[in-house]
Amino acid sequence: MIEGINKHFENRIRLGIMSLLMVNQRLDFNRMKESLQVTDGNLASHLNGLEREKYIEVRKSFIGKKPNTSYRATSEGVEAFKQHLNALESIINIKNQNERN
Amino acid sequence: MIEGINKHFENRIRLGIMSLLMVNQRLDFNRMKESLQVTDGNLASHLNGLEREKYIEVRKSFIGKKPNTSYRATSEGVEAFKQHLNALESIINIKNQNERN
DNA sequence: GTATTAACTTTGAATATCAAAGTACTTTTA
DNA sequence: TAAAAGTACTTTGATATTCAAAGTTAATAC
Repeated sequence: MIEGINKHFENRIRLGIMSLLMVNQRLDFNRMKESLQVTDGNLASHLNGLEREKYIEVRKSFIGKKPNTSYRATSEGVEAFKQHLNALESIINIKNQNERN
Repeated sequence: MIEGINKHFENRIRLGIMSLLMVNQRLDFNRMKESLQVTDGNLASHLNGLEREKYIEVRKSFIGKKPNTSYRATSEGVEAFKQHLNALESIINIKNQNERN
């Protein structure tokens, strides 16, 4: 019933990060911070957690003269996240099935 | 993006409890324990948490001579959970949209 | 040379999570 | 009738998670 749930994606901010990285193949720190409405410290630590699991990768570069740190999901991360979403999807389907009665 | 997520449902065991109570309008302690594969202490504490939020209700009775404690989702709980699932659903949709490209 | 931007790290407190053990009460079994 | 088992917890304690706030480093803009 709940075996497919990946504990690294349970947290809403992590869920948000991964979702953003499904839609944008690459996204930078500040855009994420805006989208998710979190403090930079909090965001950084969740990004760290996902990097530790090799679900995301970091790239540091410059845009013009400004430093820019951007992130993308690894293929491992994409797979793991899809599995997680499938698990959630099947939970939702249980609900919808019930609704038809 | 992640505003609809209800923190009381983030945990996988809580997610499981609520899902079970969407499908079964009433379910007892031991069946839940089996379905979710958790220790009784752990289950009891999550049930407590959901009860504290008034998302579920408890009924104590006897089946034959055995004590039986069963649970059902309150309408408040059903509503809150549906909202949560909608939030998850929209995250999943983002992914699926992306998949078409 | 002060302020600002970017992207953190560190700190520390609060909360969450979980297994294991303990409890209370009853019933079943030998 | 004594021991074992079932039901449904509560308590304990250790560990993990989460978060905001403050501090840091290094560059750039004013």
